[in-house]
This record gives sequence, C-alpha cells and structure tokens, in this order.
Amino acid sequence: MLSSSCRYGIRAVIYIASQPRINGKTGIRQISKDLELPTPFLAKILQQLARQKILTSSKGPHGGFSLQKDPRKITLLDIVKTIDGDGIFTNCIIHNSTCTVVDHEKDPCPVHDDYAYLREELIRLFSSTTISDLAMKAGSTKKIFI
Amino acid sequence: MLSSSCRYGIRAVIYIASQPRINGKTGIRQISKDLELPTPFLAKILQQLARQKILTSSKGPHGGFSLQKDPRKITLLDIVKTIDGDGIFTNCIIHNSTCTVVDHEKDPCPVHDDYAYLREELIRLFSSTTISDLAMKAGSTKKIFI
DNA sequence: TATAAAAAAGATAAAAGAGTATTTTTTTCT
DNA sequence: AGAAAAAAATACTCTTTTATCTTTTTTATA
Repeated sequence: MLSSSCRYGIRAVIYIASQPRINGKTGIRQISKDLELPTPFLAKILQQLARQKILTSSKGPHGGFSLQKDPRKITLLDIVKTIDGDGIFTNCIIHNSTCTVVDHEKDPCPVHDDYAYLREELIRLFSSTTISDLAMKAGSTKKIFI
Repeated sequence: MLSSSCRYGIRAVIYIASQPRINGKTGIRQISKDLELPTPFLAKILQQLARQKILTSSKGPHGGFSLQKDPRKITLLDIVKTIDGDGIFTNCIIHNSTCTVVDHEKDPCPVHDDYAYLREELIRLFSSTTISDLAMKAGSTKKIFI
C-alpha cells in the first residue's frame, strides 16, 4: 500500500509532533533511535518533507527537525503525496496507468466503477486525518511507534 | 497497491475467461501478444495460478491455459492472494507488520480504527468481484486489456 | 575564532521486483 | 518412432527500493 519510506515518514512526523516543545527541535538521532529506523535513510525522508514545507530543519548544535505548520493542517495526504506521489490515489487497480473517470469515461476498465468508491474513501480518509489527530491518539501509548 | 505481476495475472485470467471456447485452451503467446505483456514473465505468473488450481495448463501442441473453475467462483481475492500474498489485506498502514484487531486491541496504532473500515471494504470488494463479472464487462470493449 | 554538533549531500551496497534468454520436459500428430 | 509445438524450469540481467557509509556544509557557543 505505502512504501517503507512513506510509512517511516508518517511515523517520524507523528513522533516530532508528539515531542514536548523545549526548543522545538528534535534531532534525527533521537527519532531514529526511538522509532528503530536507520538514521541516514530516515534523514533523506525528512529532507524531502522539509523541501515540501512540512518540516523545518536546522543545522548546527541543538539543530534538528520541527513541524513547519500547525499539526492540524498537516494531513496524511500531504505526507503520502510528498514521498510516494499520488499514484495510489489515481492509478487504476489493474492497469499500469491512471484510470480516472475522464480517462476511461467512454471505455472504462471492468473494475473501474466498483473501485471508484473505494478510491474516494481512501482519499477522504487520508485528507481528513491530520497529524494532530494521530499525535493525540499516539500520546496514550509508547509502543505505537515501533 | 497491486504489483505488476498481480495486475498482469488478473488481466490474463479475465482474457482467458473471455475467449470463445473452441478447445478450451488459450496459448500464452496469444495472451501476451493481445495484452502486450512480456511472454516469459507472464508465463511465470500463469504457472503460479495453475499451482493454485485457478488455471489448468497443458503442454504439447494445442496446449495452453484454461480456467480450472467456474469463473463465477474465481474472485479477485483468490488471484491477489496467490500472487501478492495477503499483506494488502492484513498489514498495518503505517507499520511494517500486521495490525489486526487482535494484535493491537489493547495498544492500537493511531490510524487503526479509521483504517479498519477501509480495509474491510477492500476485502469486501475483492472477495465479491468475480472473474465472471469482469469478463462480462470486458466483453463490450477491446481496449480494456491494454 | 575554533570547535563541536548537527543536517545535507553524495557515493556506494544490498535486496527485491521486473523482465529476458536458454534449456528441458511433455504431448500431439504424422 | 520422430518431429514439432507448447508449457516448465533454470539461470541470468536490469531497475528500483531500501539501506549504509563518508564527506561537506552550516551554525551555536565556548
């Protein structure tokens, strides 16, 4: 469904949002240690999220990553699109390419109509779930990150 | 969502089900030509489906593949499980492993509850959509296979 | 200003997925 | 029996994803 990179990215953003705000920065060493993810691999993912204005990164001593936006304004859709692209929301389920209503309206693939509903539900879920929601739920337990 | 192998397999099974029954066999050369798929790669996929009793294969002149079951009894779920496994139906959306109700019932991951519904809809769609359904819809057009 | 801490960048390595090529086995038909 | 046609099996290549390692750049602060 989602790539490893994407899942790691989502968990890292939830983790950052759950951190107590002392100076507002969370180091990648700490994130990768607590989430049990490979440090340099996670670094690349967070860099992508920083380029998309979802995270802020700062170098130097006491540097690290923090959210660039209100966690209530960051959705799962934002993160998934940044890391995996929007293929999961547009690709046909049995063909290689997109299979939107426009593409196939006169020549729909046989699963098209039935899958359209599920695709809409997927988009609805991902676009309505915010990092704020997830960080609140995550707050109640430690193990969710692993 | 689904691997290339899996999508190719689904399309091939729909194609076989759509063929006029002369001697009941469809050669892989014909399938790969009409679906524009690489022949030896598709062969491996069809072999997997044959091992799972979804297809029958016969060697020798006039050999080929045919359905081993009533197409009304072959579901998308059968094919997806054969080729991609059941990870898509069991894996957690943000973790590496399964995240079923049993696994996380006392310690659910933060997206668990919201995603559970979508997962159920996915299973419902895949298990209720049969090759018979798809072959009938496919009958009306040529381009759907490509 | 020098140092150390941190992320950024780049190069490389391992694993998995996708695809190709070749040989072997089976079967039909002459 | 022999030849040809078809799938099965095997081994290999290419690409992408995942992961690691090393070097560079930035920056706070002693």
